[in-house]
Amino acid sequence: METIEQLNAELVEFFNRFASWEASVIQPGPLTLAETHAIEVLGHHGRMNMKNMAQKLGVTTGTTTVTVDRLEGSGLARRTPAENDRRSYIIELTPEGEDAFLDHHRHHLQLATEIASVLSDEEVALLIAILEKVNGTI
Amino acid sequence: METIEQLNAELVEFFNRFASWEASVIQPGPLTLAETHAIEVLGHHGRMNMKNMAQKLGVTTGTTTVTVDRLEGSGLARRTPAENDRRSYIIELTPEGEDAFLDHHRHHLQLATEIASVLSDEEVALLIAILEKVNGTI
DNA sequence: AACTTATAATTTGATAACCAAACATTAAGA
DNA sequence: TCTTAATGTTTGGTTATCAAATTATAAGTT
Repeated sequence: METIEQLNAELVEFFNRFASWEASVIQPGPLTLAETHAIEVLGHHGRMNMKNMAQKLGVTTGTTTVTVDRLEGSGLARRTPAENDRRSYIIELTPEGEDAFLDHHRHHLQLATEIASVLSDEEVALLIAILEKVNGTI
Repeated sequence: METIEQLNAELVEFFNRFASWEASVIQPGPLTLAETHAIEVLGHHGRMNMKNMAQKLGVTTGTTTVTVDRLEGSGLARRTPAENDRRSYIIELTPEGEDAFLDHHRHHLQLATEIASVLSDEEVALLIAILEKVNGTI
């Protein structure tokens, strides 16, 4: 039972630290957190329609509409009509949006590198394996 | 380098899953995410002034003022004047606030239990040790 | 003591982020 | 054809947030 408490404490702390790391990375740039998340989703998974995007972002389609409006307004993403379904749009990053994604991704890799640097190679491998399992269940 | 990419991918996925887990836990209840975070901070670290609370929450004191106003309004927290500094207030949970904290904490322990259940005892111990190290650096 | 600077918290004014529900359009099924 | 379902947008409202201004008190300096 004490172990569970400890595990929870470390998980929560990690989550909070990760969140404020991301906030601090985003701060100096022109993008908001929601815009950055949207770019991350598009950069990671590629072009998709609004519904899938909303699901990946964990928000409603209404919210996603607004976010994509902003990205389109600043030239980072574009809507194109879906071929097979005339109700639907495919959202994708523009070249500028790809640049923004890669830029943010570099920060992520930097963080991952920093984390890996305090662990042994075995620990890194174990952490990846454990997270894989954990991500499969929660 | 591929390892770093993998580590990053798993970390980001874990973060996102954890975030939507928390959102889904909070959804049915009367508390917002910001209120819940404030209750978590007070429940975990005990009574503290506005400035420290703001720091722990990673927001400005102005934002914290609003959050504490809400909690006070719903009877979950209270301000008492600090003894040594008349500019300052000490914020603490009321008994009802403690109940709310314990209720949320139970959900957290449930999640931690679920996570531990797909890992061996050694893996759990390793995960805790690794997270400790990681939390010390980021 | 008087003055200045720093600090704790609040308030103000603004924007961003979000949801639920209503709406318009198109797709799919009966 | 008619009905139901699905996709995305819009509307109306709340919450979360910040930066900057404000108030009150504390601490440091002359």
